[in-house]
Amino acid sequence: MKVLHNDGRVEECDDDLDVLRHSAAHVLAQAVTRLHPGVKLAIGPAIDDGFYYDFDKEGGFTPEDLEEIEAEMRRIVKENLKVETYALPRDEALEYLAGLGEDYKVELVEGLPEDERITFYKEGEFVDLCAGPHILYTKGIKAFKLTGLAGAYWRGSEKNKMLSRIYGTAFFSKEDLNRHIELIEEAKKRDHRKLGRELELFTLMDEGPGFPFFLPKGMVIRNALMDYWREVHRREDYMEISTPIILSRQLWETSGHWDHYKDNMYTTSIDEQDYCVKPMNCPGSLLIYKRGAHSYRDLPIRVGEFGLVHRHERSGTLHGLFRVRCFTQDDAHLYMTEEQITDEIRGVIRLIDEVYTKFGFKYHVELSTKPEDSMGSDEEWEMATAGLVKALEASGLEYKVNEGDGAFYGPKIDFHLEDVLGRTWQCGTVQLDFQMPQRFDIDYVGADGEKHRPIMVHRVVYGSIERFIGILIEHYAGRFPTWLAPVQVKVMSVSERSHDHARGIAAACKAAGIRCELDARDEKIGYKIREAQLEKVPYMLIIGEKEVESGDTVSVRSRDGGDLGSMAIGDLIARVREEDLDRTG
RNA sequence: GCCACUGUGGCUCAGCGGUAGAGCGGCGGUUUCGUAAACCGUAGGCCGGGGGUUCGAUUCCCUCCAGUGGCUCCA
Repeated sequence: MKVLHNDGRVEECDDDLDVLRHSAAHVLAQAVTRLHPGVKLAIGPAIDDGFYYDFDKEGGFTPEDLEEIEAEMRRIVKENLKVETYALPRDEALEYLAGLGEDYKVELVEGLPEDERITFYKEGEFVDLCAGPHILYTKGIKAFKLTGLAGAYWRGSEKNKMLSRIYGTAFFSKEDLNRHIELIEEAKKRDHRKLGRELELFTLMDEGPGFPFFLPKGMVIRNALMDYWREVHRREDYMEISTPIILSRQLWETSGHWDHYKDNMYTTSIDEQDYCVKPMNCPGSLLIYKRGAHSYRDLPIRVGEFGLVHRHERSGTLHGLFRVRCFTQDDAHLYMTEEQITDEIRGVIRLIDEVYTKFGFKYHVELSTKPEDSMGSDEEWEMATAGLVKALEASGLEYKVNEGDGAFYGPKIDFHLEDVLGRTWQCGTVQLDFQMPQRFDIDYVGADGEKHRPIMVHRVVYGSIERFIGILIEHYAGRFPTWLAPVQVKVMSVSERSHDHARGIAAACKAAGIRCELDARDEKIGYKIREAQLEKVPYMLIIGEKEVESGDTVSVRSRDGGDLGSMAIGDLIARVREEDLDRTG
């Protein structure tokens, strides 16, 4: 493809979707300007899977507007306008934009450094402040589609006016565009909210927005995850505790949550005293630490807890199991000496990696630093952040820095997993905290016989069991491996004559510890198979007259591999048990 | 919370000024069948809640609630 740089230079270069999409954004803005004179333009960049443009339009756009705009865009493409570029001196640029009433563009120019070249791109009657580069002719935008309408704050701040954002996407070919559309359709089928309902894993009700209900089948997955968790954490010398959900407001004042986290906390009163529903588990853990004296010989102490926390999240942010108002953290708090910091954090990073790898997840890591609303001195934050960086580097992990996104009591390493649409969600996190130990005045007795302040690490692996299950549903598209599958084996009889034998087989599976269901309805076997297949049961046992005669063989169909033929019931049981206990399938 | 859109039986959806319909599922029969849907019958809905306009509202308007896509915010 050829691109036009803002100095007028034309360059031949590899196909670049960002340039194409950015040009598509200009065409979008041009179409909007033609159809809706007086609309003010904000910004219109290319993004990961397309582009958008923000407009300030009284009353916003309607879906019908979108169709008209898309049609107008096609016209502009067809007109095959030549794209040109030029620069203007700062004051002329400002005067020009002010003359057009483009207030947002004026603000953008005012924000540019004094010595910056201020460049414009022009196609036909349309001119936009832009650094480029762009394609040379509008005809280059062959395959595009407007995909959505949304509100977006000017400059991303909710203090500013809300603008109307139009999303779209563009590709070099129709085929690529169609593939992209199909991919999104495919992704929708894996949506954990849809599968959660269809597979009867969990439900959300009007009576508790953001407070998920887990159904029996969802609980099986939850329990399997917790069993696995307990197994690896026992191995890593973690203890387990459980702390109350409601604790006095005073405690939250001590911890700093009342000052820094109040807006997210539910409160209640008991016997005229103020209480809070816990949004985090750390204060409870600290109270337990404080119960007794600790020696340096005991450190590090690793204390885990499946803690149900409640946080008030704004209504518009709720999203299936990914963003809820109550969730269970697979939390743990590690108390240690300064010298132990690196090793302890490395151990946690290793553990998180082990668990994510078990599920076949790709993840990326971010280091979140001191937020605006925080407690503790800059020096402490620097020390803590340096401690995390050291552990990250010792672990050889790539990470990006997420400025200002730390917890109010300390910096953190965040582990992000992707959902089916490529949106990423924070799951695991490791936080280094110098504050809580001071606030709760906890100590240990050192080798010198003196009291010392331990360092505290907060960490989660799954993050939130709810969110993790949501990610798992999408990751497996509901086809859970045997060890997580709510129903591992479904026994189905071919006809009336095999009902009784099927009952016996199901009982044998159940006795062997397999999660098994029996389908002995008077239905055709094809119908039962279809249903079991839709329920995504890993193993289906077909029991007909052949099996009745042989007595100890079953006809096995696997969810993913189809008809596996005949097998001794003992072998089938052994196979399923092995996949379950070893968590290999 | 903000912007836009949506809300009809368990699920997926049609109807859009004259007090509701389909398919699947459920239930009752018939069928007894070998690897993704047998047939017949039947029940089930204050059309998200409240208010208004109208002779009359599922349909139009307002408002609240919930959901969806974003923004902001976060496990």
